[in-house]
Order: sequence, then C-alpha cells, then structure tokens
Amino acid sequence: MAPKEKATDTASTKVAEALAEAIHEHRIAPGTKLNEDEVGEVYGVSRTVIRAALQQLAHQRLVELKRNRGAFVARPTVKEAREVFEARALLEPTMTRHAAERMTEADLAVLQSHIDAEHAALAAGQTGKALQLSGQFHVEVARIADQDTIEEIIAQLVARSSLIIALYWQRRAALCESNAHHALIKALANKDGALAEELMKNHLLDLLTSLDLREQTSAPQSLSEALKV
Amino acid sequence: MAPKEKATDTASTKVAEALAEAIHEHRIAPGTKLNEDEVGEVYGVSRTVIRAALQQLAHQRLVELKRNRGAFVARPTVKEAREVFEARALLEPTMTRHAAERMTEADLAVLQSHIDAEHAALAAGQTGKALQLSGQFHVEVARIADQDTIEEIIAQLVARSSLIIALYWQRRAALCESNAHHALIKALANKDGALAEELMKNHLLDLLTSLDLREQTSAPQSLSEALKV
DNA sequence: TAATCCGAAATCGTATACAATATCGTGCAC
DNA sequence: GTGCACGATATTGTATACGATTTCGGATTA
Repeated sequence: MAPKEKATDTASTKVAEALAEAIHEHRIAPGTKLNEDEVGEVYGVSRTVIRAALQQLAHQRLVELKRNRGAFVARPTVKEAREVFEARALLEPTMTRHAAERMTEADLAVLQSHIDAEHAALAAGQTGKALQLSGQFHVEVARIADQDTIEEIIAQLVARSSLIIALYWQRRAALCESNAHHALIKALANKDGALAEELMKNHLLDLLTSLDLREQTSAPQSLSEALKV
Repeated sequence: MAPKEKATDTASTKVAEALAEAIHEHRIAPGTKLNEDEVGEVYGVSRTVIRAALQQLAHQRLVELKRNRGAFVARPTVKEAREVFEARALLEPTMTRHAAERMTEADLAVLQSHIDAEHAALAAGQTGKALQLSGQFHVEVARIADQDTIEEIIAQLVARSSLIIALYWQRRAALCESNAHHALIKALANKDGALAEELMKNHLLDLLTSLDLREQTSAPQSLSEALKV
C-alpha cells in the first residue's frame, strides 16, 4: 500500500527502514547479531551501505553497536522501558493539548485513517503492523502540534516503545487501547485541549502499567528455556 | 585537563567529538560546508571515517547532510530554536525535581566543580568553553536524576542550544546566568525539589527570552553584510 | 549585455581490498 | 576430565578505487 519511492533517500536509509520494520514486527529477535556480510547479501548492497544503516539504527537505539563485535538487535532493559515511558509522559500530553488547539479537518481525517488502518491490520491478524500504526498515531499528534523537534524525539521514543511492548507486553491479544485513541480523537475534534491532554496522560500510564516490568526476561530467560528442552 | 583516551571508541567518534567542539566554540561558522577530503586531511583519516563522523553529527543535528551535495554546519532556524527550548522546558524541570530528591554529596561536588570551571573559563575569556560547561551542568542534573534516556535527549538538546545561543544571543558579554545555576545548586543541596523545579523552569524561560528571535539572520544577513563591503 | 547551454573539474555514493581484532576449536599440560 | 594456551578462521575497522552527480566557468547566441 505504500510503495512510495523516495528518490532523494540514500541506499542506507532504505536498508535501515527495512531492518527497522523487521525489528518492529519482531521478525528478528532482540539480541540477534546482525552480521554485516549476511545483511548485505540479503539486500544486495555492500558492507559500506550496511554499516551506515546500522549506525542510523544505533542512533535510534533499535540496535546496539559493540566495537569490534558487531551490531545486535537492541534488548531494552526494564529500567530503559520505564524511562522511555517517563519521557513520553513528559512530552506527549502537552503536545496533545497543542494539537487540540490547532486541529483541522484534514488532520482529523489523517488520525482517523490511522485508526482505521490499525483496525484493519488487527482484523487481518497483523499485530505487528497494528502496533506500528498505533505508534504512528502518537507521532501524528506531535506533527499536528507543529513541533518538528519534539515530533522527532517522540518518533524515536515510539519506535523504542514498540520494541519494549513486543518484549514486555502482558495481554498481547488485547491491544484494545485503540479505545483510548478513539476517545482522544473525539477530544481533539472538539478542540478540548484540557481533556485531550488528560486522556493522553492516562493513556500513557495505562500503557506502562500494562507492561510486565519485573526483572527477568533478558539472558536468564532464554537460558532456562534452553534448559527445558 | 581532559586528555582521557577512550580506547573503546572508534576513530569516527573521536573525529565527531573534535568537530562538535569546533562547531560549539564557533570556530566553524553555521552554514559552512564540510568537505570530506578536506576534513579527512585535517584529522589524517580516510573519507570512510569522516563520513561516519558526519553521520553521527547529523543525528545530533549539528550538521545537515544533503544528498550528493555534502555536509554543512547546521544553521538552526528561529522555529527550531523555540522548539528546542520548548522541549527542554518540558523535560528539565521534572528532572531537576527528581535530582533534588536523589542528591548526594558527591553529586553536589560535581555540580559545583562545573560552576567553578565555568567561572574560570569566563575569567580566561574562553566564552565558548564556558558556554559548553554551562550546558554540561544541565546534562549533569539529568544524570543525577538517574534517567539515562532523558539525559541523552537533554544532552542533544543542550548541544543544539549551544549552537542556537551562539547564533541568537543578544547580550553575549553577560552570560551571567551562572547566578541561576548557583541558586539551583542551593535548592538541590537542600533537597528542595519544588523550588529546584521552579528555578529550572524560570532559568530556561530566561534563556529563551534572552535570545533575539526575530526572523532574519540566516541567509539575508550574510548577504547584506557582503553588500556593505 | 544577459541568458543559456555545454563540458571539465570537483565532490559525493558505493564497492572492493587490506589490516586489526575477536571468536572458536584443538591440543597440551596437569 | 578439566582448564588453559594458541593458532586458524571469521568478522569488523579502515583505506583506496571507481562510478554517479553536482558544480562552475567559458563559449555561444539572441
């Protein structure tokens, strides 16, 4: 549905986007090593391009670069998870209020289309895509607020959140939070800034509390799993 | 005073830091083109390394990468300036409150040493260095709050702020804001979170209002200056 | 004179080649 | 049998080479 060719983009950006999508859709597990030759083979480009792409992803914290050891898909810690949502809690409510004050019909349509696409993806069983669209909703709010700088920060935090949710989500099947987005749209459409701000604040709190943030998961988990077999 | 060799760092990071310092100290004017061959010559490394360094700086928004045209020292717009300080205003006051609640004697000493170094730099006429240290103070507060993620975001915003201040500062000679930092330290030492938060909020507001953010400066300015000659 | 159209030179984007470092299996000592 | 040293292999870090794109100056023309 989105085969738009950005001719102005460099090859490394395309590879970075493809890898980011794979990571978000959880098709590459956190902790996986991304061998430069291997990835280069997949996308049919040289290591030069791959290295640039990996550096971009490292800046987004989707992969971790270890000197002389290579790139690994990021494995966010519990502390990092809390911090990411704390940062979002500080930025997004205010953005939502600003957005409410600037909403146009066009903006409303864009937000609604995000929700619709998310529902469609969910119905088709593409939870990964639904998650990504759900995140895009938040970025869109910052765009409507006309705050490029904060929008970019939020985009990065949302990307990290996707990874975190994929790792720590408790009731995966649910993803029922689109209710929250629906209520938000209504408040935004009514230009009720105060309500929209409050709804976003609660929405982010809900997201955080729906995560299972007890210390464990990372290395120990895979070890015990391996022992079970 | 800080010739610490980080052996774990890659060559491109060292180049990036060196370039960042030069940009912050205003030794390279905004808008200047950074020719890859030229920069490589200066630091005695190949274009491969330079390109990686420039990509890092681009992510920090200290340089702008234009496809097939090269890298240019960033020239923050007025809108960007406002947005950067808006973002800081959303993040830093809360960080300051958290920091107040966690302050230790060691943290206090570090903050004080920053102030002292800043005064020393000012006395020596190194306004660039003073500005950088003044910014580091803010990053340190986030570190004390033990919020790695937000600390990193603030570090980037502070770096961009340095560039913005260098561009739009009205009463350059003053830089008297160290008073604000001094008051902040006192509040932090007393673990008075509410006061510290308020002080930081006002400090950031002061900074923003002390900038000359009328539309102009960028291209037109240099043009008219050229015409005068 | 001013505008436009080439074409050479400069510069960037990508691929390949070589050097430095880490990884991992093998053999040795205990 | 276990632990450690060491060398072959694999992988990353950096330099160089080549092709693609842009830039800029001069010639041409209205």
